[in-house]
Amino acid sequence: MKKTKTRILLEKTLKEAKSSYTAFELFEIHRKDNLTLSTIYRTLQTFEKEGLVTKEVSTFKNEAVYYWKHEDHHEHGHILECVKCHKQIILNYCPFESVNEDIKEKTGFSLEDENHILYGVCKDCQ
Amino acid sequence: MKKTKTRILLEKTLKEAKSSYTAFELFEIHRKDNLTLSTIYRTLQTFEKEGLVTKEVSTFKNEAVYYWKHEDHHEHGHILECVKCHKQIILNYCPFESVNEDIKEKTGFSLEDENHILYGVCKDCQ
DNA sequence: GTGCTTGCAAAGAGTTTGCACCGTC
DNA sequence: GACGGTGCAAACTCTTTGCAAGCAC
Repeated sequence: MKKTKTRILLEKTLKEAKSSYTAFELFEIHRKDNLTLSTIYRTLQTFEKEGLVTKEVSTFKNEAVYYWKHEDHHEHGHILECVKCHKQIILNYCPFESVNEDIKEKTGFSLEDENHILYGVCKDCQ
Repeated sequence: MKKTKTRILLEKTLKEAKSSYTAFELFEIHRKDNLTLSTIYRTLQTFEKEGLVTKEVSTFKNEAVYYWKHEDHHEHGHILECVKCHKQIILNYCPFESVNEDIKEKTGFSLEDENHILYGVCKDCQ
């Protein structure tokens, strides 16, 4: 994979992110760098294919959000989204192990380790 | 809420569904009944506001799916979606109780009982 | 009859694509 | 220099909206 300006910038932003971003948010963050929205989408797709980022679609925002997969601490990262303020936070561990076994036993369905947005109410909105 | 043709038909279809439907799928199912897509969207919104249906957005299909909330058996229904064949099945119970407590303790975030699509691989695709 | 519901067409948001040009390796 | 990445504009998909006509209560 070639090291281009767009890829270097987006990789840095996503790696340092505490939360997930939409394509448009990345566009705004990098407005000064003159990135194009379509290139951002294409870069995110490339990252996704390479297994570097995870894409999820929020039910409430109705658009895709992207976040970097850090090999070290949250390899099974999940997103928590507050249904009131729509703030998203990345969960650093996988709480699903027990759920996974339970579902597998009852339905034959085995859960993936990613691609789950969990909706709820954050501590600031309660 | 007035009993109109669209509402009666969609309620019946959703109540009898074994899986969730997109607005367009409902449109096709009722092609013979001459329902309009925009009316279907409006009806689904109304049902959602009344707490009768749940709307979720699939990360893979990138569109909204809707399913009826049955008070009796699956009041905390969730959807399982196969990442290979994209078939969706409705889970009749909530596997999240333990996860919920765990997350609340660690992040202060309390999960909702609905609006979760869980992605994995169904037994036919394994 | 009143007010909510519908149908149609148009607009809107998010995302993808075609093509010529440009940069990386 | 070759090949893949980019910019721009246009197209595409899903969803929402405005407005006039229709239907339930």
